[in-house]
Amino acid sequence: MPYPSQIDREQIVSTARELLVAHGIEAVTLRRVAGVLGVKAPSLYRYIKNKNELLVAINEATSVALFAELGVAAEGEGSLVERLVGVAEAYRRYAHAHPVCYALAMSSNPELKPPQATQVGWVLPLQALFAELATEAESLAALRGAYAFLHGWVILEIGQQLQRGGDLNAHFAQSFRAYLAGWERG
Amino acid sequence: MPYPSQIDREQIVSTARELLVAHGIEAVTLRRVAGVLGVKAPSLYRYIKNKNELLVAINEATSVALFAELGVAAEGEGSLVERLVGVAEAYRRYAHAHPVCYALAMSSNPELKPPQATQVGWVLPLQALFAELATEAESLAALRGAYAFLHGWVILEIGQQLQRGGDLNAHFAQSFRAYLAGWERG
DNA sequence: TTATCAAGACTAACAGTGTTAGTTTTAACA
DNA sequence: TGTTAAAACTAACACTGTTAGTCTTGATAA
Repeated sequence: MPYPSQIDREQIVSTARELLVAHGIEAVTLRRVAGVLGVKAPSLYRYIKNKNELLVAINEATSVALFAELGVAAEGEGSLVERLVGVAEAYRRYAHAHPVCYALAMSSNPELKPPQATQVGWVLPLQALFAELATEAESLAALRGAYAFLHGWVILEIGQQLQRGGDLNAHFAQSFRAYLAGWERG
Repeated sequence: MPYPSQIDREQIVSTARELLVAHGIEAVTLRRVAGVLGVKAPSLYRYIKNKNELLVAINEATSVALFAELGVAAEGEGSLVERLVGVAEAYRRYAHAHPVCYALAMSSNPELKPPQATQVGWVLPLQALFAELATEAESLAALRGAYAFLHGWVILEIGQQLQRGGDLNAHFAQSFRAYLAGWERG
């Protein structure tokens, strides 16, 4: 190697994520990422194809971390309903802890989506819980509804759109339990 | 008026919305909006403060139209549950009909949020339906859960994140009815 | 009919973005 | 010590939102 590199892909991704977390998505520019690493923007192109690929890498890490926490919660103690509530609380806790990363990872821009394979290891175990709650045939519907509820809730919270007072923690738990109870009867 | 204007604010907003609908958010640039109107970009600044204000105007129209449709659905025929299901279907129908506008209006960027006053006229009647379903004390929690579910569901659909097959229409209806049933018991 | 005048358009420019082409620096190896 | 290729660089392009300053226009007053 006639010229040892000063940076690597890992550093680029983690620097970009730090800028994202600290100053928001609009602060993530290639010139700034390069500047933090003591380098000029065009040098980054030896390690990334373009900016989108960099953001996808961040989103992949976010997705992996989120699903890992859900997995831990899914294997917890207690009744079926309590474990599902635990998963929901883990989901919300993660989104609250990493709001900017979560919002970026779940952004509706399809170019920023990490490959679906990231999640697929965890959805089946989660779906199995819903199969137990309702029926095998209903499990995908029940999982999708729960996903929609959880994503919708935390994205509204992050976007400050649940501002009419009341105990958000309690409302979240009550609503999610109502959803589970509704499937239980099926 | 010593120089009759060639454009007005209304034209700017609707041209921007047409570009948004036809070619996505990245196609909405001030130079392009101006070009369609036969004018140069700086001329727009006589009618709008900046680009954000233009996007907010689009989002306000989106929000008004969405809530208007919800209002119509809320006053429909049938039992309480059927009317709530009707509201949910109207919500999803609107989002499907205007996916790009919906996604922009609900974007988590707080600078693009229209003033909350836009919605406030309709949330109370909707909350009243949930008060009837559950209890007065639970109505805000139940409304918030429904809002989270609906927003989460349609935003996942728009983002193509519900791709594992099955009948999405049926899953949506089943999940939302489960949620309502869960509150009914309370 | 002509001069005035301000509204409403324009041009030119700035600082910033992602990105590419082409050039130079670097340090391990023959 | 000279060669060589990896890894940095500079310069530039086309684009963005936005501002300052200038010119064009046409209804009105004389």
